[in-house]
Amino acid sequence: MISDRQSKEREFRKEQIIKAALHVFKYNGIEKATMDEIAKQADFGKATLYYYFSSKEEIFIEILNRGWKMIWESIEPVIHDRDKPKDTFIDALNIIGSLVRNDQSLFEFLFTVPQKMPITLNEENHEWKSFQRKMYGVFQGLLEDGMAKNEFPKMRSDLLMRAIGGLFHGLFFLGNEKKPMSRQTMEEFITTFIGNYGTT
Amino acid sequence: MISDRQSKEREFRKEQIIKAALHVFKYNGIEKATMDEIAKQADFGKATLYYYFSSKEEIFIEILNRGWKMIWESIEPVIHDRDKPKDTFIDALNIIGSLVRNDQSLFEFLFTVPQKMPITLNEENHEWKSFQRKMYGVFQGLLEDGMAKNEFPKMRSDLLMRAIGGLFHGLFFLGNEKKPMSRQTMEEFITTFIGNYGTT
DNA sequence: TTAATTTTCGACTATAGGTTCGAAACATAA
DNA sequence: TTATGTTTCGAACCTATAGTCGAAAATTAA
Repeated sequence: MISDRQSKEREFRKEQIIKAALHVFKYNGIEKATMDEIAKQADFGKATLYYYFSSKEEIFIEILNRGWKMIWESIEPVIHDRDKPKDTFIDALNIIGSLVRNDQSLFEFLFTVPQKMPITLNEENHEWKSFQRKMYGVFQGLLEDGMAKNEFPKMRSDLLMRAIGGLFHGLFFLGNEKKPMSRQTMEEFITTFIGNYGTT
Repeated sequence: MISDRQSKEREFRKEQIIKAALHVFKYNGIEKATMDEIAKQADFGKATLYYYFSSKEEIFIEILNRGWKMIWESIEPVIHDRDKPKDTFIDALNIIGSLVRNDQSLFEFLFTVPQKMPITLNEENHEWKSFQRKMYGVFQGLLEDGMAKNEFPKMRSDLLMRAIGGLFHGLFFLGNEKKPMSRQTMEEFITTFIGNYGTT
């Protein structure tokens, strides 16, 4: 029988393990993110990790699922407003920006790990993949609407997307900057970049 | 005693091994790029690879060194013209573009592998790193000159660089496109993107 | 043809790191 | 306090893969 408290504690311990994994990832890099290291950091025996997760991969997938779900749920409420694509676009980016600000290492994980990983992680039909796809779809749609309304320069939206991706990544992860990216600064960059067409 | 022909053959075999490594990397992905696979592809015994290279890492470093050297030597002749930063910038990008067109898998390797690799590859003081640094330095310098002359929108050049990097990468590597990126198309994208300020 | 040199590779070693086992420690309930 | 269930972990196990060794094959030089 699993009492209510027990299952909460269980959840809590899973949480701890995930945090430890992110910590190790952040300070040692992905290739040194071994089960031994994670166990040490979480202050559990390595075998115990397998009591909570069936494999190393499952830990990573859990992180990705939770993370992308969070991203999606955060932007979902604002993206339906299609009247002013540019504003909507910037709003959504800002939301993500503040999430990133809030937990940089999590998002570095979300955005970079899948690339560095064996294909198994990417293999379609993972929950997180579908959130990621939805998000990119929305952004691309917004860009296209924006171009139609002359709010953005006209070009292939997938490429514009890529460019903005590069910019965004640079903005948040590449700074030797001490202070975190402010909302205003981000808006300025994106706007400069995207052109200042329609809206004032 | 090593005759002239012998040392040429030696060089040739090293070449074959490098080609095999790139082939394996291209079709199996970096994580499956094992010495066994490379050996099979090169049609040598694994042990023989170690007759020509002292380690797996050395093979990769050799590829990076040669590749980045080639990039640098290709753009070096045009970058000294600082009168029209924008034209120079586009010229240089075009040169790299045609190199990429010429050997896509090599450049995918050059541009993506270092990220996916344990730090040892990146560790400063590798020849290729210095070429890479020089190249980025030149590009950033051109962007700054260009901004000063109002040929580009004014923004942090490192970020603009990042954005252009994202665009470039998308242009050449992300296409589900069948036909390779043409010089003209590339110029259009970059120009649209970078703004059409000074020059007509 | 023979000796010296260079090249090749099969079979091995070494090790890192993911995963499993079985038993102990701990908690909970009767 | 005992019985039952839950959590923990030390000590293996297992596999993949980088790297080595020594001897055979091939080539070159005499």
